[in-house]
Amino acid sequence: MLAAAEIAVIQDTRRRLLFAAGEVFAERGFHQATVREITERAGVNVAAVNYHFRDKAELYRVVLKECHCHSESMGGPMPVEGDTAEDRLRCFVDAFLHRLLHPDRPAWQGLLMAREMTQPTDALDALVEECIRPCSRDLEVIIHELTGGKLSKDREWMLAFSVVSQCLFYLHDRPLIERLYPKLAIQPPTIEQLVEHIHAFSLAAIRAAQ
Amino acid sequence: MLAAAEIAVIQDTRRRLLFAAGEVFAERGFHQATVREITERAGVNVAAVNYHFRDKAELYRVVLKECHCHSESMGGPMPVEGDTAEDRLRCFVDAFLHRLLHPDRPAWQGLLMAREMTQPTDALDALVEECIRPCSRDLEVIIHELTGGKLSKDREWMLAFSVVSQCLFYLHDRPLIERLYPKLAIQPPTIEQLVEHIHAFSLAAIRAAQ
DNA sequence: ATCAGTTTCAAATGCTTGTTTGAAACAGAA
DNA sequence: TTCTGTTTCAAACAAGCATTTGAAACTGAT
Repeated sequence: MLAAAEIAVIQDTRRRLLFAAGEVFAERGFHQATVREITERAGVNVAAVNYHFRDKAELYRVVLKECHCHSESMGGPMPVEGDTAEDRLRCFVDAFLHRLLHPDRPAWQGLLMAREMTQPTDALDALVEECIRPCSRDLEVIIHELTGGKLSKDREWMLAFSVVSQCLFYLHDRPLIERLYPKLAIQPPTIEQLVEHIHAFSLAAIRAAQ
Repeated sequence: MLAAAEIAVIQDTRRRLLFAAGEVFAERGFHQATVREITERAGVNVAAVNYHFRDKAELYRVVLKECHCHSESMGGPMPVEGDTAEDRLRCFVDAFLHRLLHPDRPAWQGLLMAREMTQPTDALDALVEECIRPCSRDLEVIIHELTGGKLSKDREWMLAFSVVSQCLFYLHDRPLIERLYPKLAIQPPTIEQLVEHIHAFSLAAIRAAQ
């Protein structure tokens, strides 16, 4: 029987590998990342990758899964049954942006997601089905209510895309933002400010939709 | 003295290299792209890359430059001096979306841009200053007029971001869209439909901004 | 026909990569 | 201690890569 502390020691190199791998995969992407850089940064031997995980690909899969599980635990206030559609829209934007940009979330997790978006791997399919589609359904319901169900499905999708795209912009296009307005690189708007803006912007637009 | 046709023949392998390189770089990214695949697809010898260009990196630089120049020549109707701010906003969205999604534009050009967004190279800085910032200024002026100049610069930026982000979404997050709504992968909305939607959505939101 | 310059090519070179290996270090049990 | 299973490690391996090379093919001019 092993004490928790001893298990932690035993699995120390495994944990260090996972953390280092997250950083390096995010910085360089899967193919440009080398197991040598990962193991050096983790302070372990190269062979540790093949011992604790089967190979580089398996290491990546585990990193991505950890990333996803970790992001589940954060987010803004959950919507309540009795809330109005307006409030639930705000909750949605709030939760989504917190998921994407929360400072407690290691920066490399957002980068990994962005990479999956331009160079999709098999992991993206799983991510969409398990995590993104449920979120998407929530938003569809909200928009359906806000528009009184008078619009076609296609138009509802486009409204949903307009909401989501504003959030994703601050995750995916940060390099663009920082080059256009260097000031924002130093003093970025708070997540609360972004939520407030995107909620107001989208609500006005959805209300006007017909 | 050489006839134009003869020059074309002489530089044939160079042109074929550039075209094949554009495709392969976009499909695989710079590092995953191999000189061998590029030269095979172009039907020329491996050494041609080092003869016509110094190396793989120089080939990439030239491809990116060609891509940028080519995209300048297309776009929707230019705004006219006397147009209202509303019309100029539509022109902006139209021109921007055409630039990003025009079917005549080889698909790999959009992909290359998306790649620059998640893995910026030096080329991105040049691109922002030469092409994106001027466009951005146009939009700022339009928004300034639409809001009567009553908002802070920061709020004007956020409104501009909300407009631009909706356009970029269809360029950057296509893998997401196609997985969420497979129907849209087969029968995507026309650019005109997107312009109509984004213009209406944004205009209503900007008008409501205060 | 000969020549000089340009362009192509097959083969080889040297480097980096992911992965394997076999020995060594370590831990707990008998 | 001795034994057994686990974990680490330095070194080596095999494959893939960009790049080089030197000869061959081709071009237009002399």
